[in-house]
Amino acid sequence: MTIPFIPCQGAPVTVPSLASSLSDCVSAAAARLGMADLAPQIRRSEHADFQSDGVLAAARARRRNPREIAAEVVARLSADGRVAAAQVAGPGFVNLDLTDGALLAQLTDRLTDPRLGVGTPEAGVTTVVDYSQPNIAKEMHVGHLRSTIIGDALVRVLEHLGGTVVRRNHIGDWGTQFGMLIQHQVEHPEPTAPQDAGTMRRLATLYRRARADFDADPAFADRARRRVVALQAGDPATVAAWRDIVAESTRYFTEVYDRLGVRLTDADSVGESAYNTALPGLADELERRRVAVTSDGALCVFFDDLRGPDGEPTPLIVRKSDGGFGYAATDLAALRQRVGELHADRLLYVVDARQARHFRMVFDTARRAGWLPPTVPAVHVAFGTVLGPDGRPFKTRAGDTVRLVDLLTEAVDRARDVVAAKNPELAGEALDERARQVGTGAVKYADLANNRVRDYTYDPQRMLALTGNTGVYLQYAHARVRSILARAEGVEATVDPTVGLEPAERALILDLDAFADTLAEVAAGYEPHRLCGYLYRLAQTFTTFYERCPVLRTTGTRRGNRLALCRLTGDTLRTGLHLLGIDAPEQL
RNA sequence: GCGCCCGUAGCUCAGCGGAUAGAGCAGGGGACUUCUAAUCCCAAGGCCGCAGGUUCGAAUCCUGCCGGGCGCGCCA
Repeated sequence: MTIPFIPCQGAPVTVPSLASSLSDCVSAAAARLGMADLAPQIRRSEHADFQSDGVLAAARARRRNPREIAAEVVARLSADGRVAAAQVAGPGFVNLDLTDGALLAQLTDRLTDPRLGVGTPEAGVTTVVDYSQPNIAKEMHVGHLRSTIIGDALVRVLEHLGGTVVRRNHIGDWGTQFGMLIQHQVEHPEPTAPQDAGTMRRLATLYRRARADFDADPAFADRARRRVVALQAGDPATVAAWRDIVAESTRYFTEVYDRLGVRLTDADSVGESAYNTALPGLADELERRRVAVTSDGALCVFFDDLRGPDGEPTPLIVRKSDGGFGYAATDLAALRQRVGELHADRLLYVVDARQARHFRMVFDTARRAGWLPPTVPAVHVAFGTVLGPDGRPFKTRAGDTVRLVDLLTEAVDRARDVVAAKNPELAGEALDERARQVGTGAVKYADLANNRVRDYTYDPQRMLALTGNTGVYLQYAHARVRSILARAEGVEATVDPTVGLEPAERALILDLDAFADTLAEVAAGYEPHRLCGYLYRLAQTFTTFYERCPVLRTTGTRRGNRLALCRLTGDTLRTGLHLLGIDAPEQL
């Protein structure tokens, strides 16, 4: 068989993993024993290729000796030729070894499928993912970085699994702060800083000065409040000024997304202001359905188990006592629209963990109002705070939040130094591009690699050390594979299923085979760090293979098999990195 | 006060019902005429916060403590 040239016919092929095939085998054997309820629980093992742990639980339910049952299961495993050995071990594990031929066949199957055998379990499912959520006229900071990167990775994985994904960037483009911004701009028309697209300097300066005047000058604060009224009333000049500010910010956000390699565009931005006209009706409906009640002049939704320090119930405030609407109202309006008009089957909100209570209240309210059917899950995909090296929330020395662009610039600059040192012939634009790929990859990987709900310690030293468990390690492993494949040009990567495998080759195939299952886990728990862990393990397994199994210096069918291994490793690493939003250059 | 999250190697973190708890970094010892050494190999490093409970089996599930973070009416 010749590997990369077999055309794909019809629907994408799904290659069941060896683990799931074994699970079916054990289930079938158990069924023959009249134990259809036995859950095989196949997992990798140090003592064999795989182990099945399900017999122990089944034995408990029957009050029988687990080793006896395990022996019966082993005796009834159908001999499909793929299982080389099945043995009872320990208290009642079933150890399973596969033949080299079975592993090589699996390698072939994944390699001949352009999707590497990954199925499309998300087909027909529409997910709305809400992420990034920057605020107009404000800098993006590290908190936005987390939301943006995690959200982008989840979007990519869900789409890769065949799902329909609607990205929603719920931008903060409405609120009382626009009164002071516009009013300040009107009173000080001279530009405070150049309005170049690459920076937020003008708006940031405007924001700072407007805020200072607002706090220090009651007369200005009063004019700013009147400006808010004018904005809400639709005064043309004020609305035009607002639009300009929004547009200036949006250009900046788009530039940041481009630098990050995040696929968020203008079309994905639906700001809070988009729901303005829906809010009064929404409030009325909540009131009519008796979901919300008036308390101290505000329209509130209460919850039995949510109380404040004084023991009084804590409300979700849908409409403030002054008649205005806050973000609870816009979140509800957005949710209703996503289910009702976008027909979402699932809602994800990639937002800071501190908002947990807010989302509980919003989801609960929406359920009560009938806007969120029981069949549609709404999930707060929470993430922890970004901490500095001191264990406190990450701030600059001056105590300001760290600008996202500064962080990226630092990462890319340091990556450029390292790339240039290792690869002196690289220069100019090529070097800049490589530095961007490595630097942003390092930032993203460092963020995605740990469990998202934990607070996350941002440590540029570690992240940009470019060694160890980092994005660069994965990029490097990928580049080494590509290097071999490039040198092997003209040599066919053919799989000969009759050639015996060395331990490092077996380990590599077993790891490669777990890719699709890993993606399913990522999607099931919205946990990109599982993909990072998988890819890192794969890269380590590959480097062990790389050290022990010469590819190009081997000849004959063994070389073909190893080239096939390299190809599938390279494709898996590249695909996995892409799903994390990280580039996989051919060379470093 | 109540609620949510987190306590695993010196540091940063995986593992979340299965056999002897794993990585990376730091520190110790080795390996470059080599398909990219941005790498690999070896050794060392643990009352998995504490105490009970459930289970054939607990870092993992339950309860209670201790320690840390966050949240709790008109900001988002």
